[in-house]
Amino acid sequence: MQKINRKTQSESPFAYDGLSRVIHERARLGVLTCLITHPKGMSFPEMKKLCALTDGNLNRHLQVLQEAQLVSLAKGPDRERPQTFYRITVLGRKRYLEYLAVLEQVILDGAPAARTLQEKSSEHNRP
Amino acid sequence: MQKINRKTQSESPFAYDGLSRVIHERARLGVLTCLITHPKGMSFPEMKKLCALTDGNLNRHLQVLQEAQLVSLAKGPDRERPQTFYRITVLGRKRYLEYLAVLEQVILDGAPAARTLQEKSSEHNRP
DNA sequence: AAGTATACTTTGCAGTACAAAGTATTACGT
DNA sequence: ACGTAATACTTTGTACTGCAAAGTATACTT
Repeated sequence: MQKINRKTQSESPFAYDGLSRVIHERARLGVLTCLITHPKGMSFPEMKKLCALTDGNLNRHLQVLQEAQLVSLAKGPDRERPQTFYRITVLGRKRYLEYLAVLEQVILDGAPAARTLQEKSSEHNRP
Repeated sequence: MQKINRKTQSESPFAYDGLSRVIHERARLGVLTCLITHPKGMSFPEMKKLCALTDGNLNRHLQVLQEAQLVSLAKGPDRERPQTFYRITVLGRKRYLEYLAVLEQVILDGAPAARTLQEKSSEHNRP
């Protein structure tokens, strides 16, 4: 009853359960990456354009991200427009970083093998 | 009527629509990465363990990957066991590489900003 | 002041991941 | 040799979730 916990990493190196579903979803990954690169926040229509999402779609994903505390909305007609500004939270940045670390691991695992185009090894059984 | 096509990259840098849904799904990403690193193929139970998936779950994802021509099954009780061997196809490797390229782009986009922990910039409107 | 545009929200559907239960084939014990 | 157990998949049902069409509300124009 010792090593049940972290068997994921040791016994299942391809489980990648660090790929949080909330973040991993394609649209939300785009949204978060967008927000990470714009730490001052971003308006709804702007994100909609940069992420190529429909209104409802973007709204839904922002909801999910808010519920997960990864994004906060700063309702503020600060200067001119009554637009809502969305920003990534501190927690959001933390989670995003953790997620990226796993992504990098995927690439580390996959890229070397993928680039080696040895298509001919047919039916070897494992050593 | 010229630039409708590739507006994704130019106007929507965070769309990442190169993240093929077939591959992007967490479990399948694990499966494919697993198969990429084992070009000689792999048995069902072995993958099940390495990817930490249940029977039905793994089966379902392998189905999807087969239908997308990314994985082929080499039914072969070659030596000892009547196990099925699964292998990534040439197309699979190609698609996987394309996918990885987009993943790398995500990291290139996100990582620099994510690592810069400047949490204090509050309410700047964009310049 | 009425109409139009913009900025979101809500709703309904369709697709999909997931695991529990089912089936078939093989190994094992007596 | 025959029954039992185990292994290797498959099928099925459910619950979730992404998605966009339609809806609502606020501001801006004329």
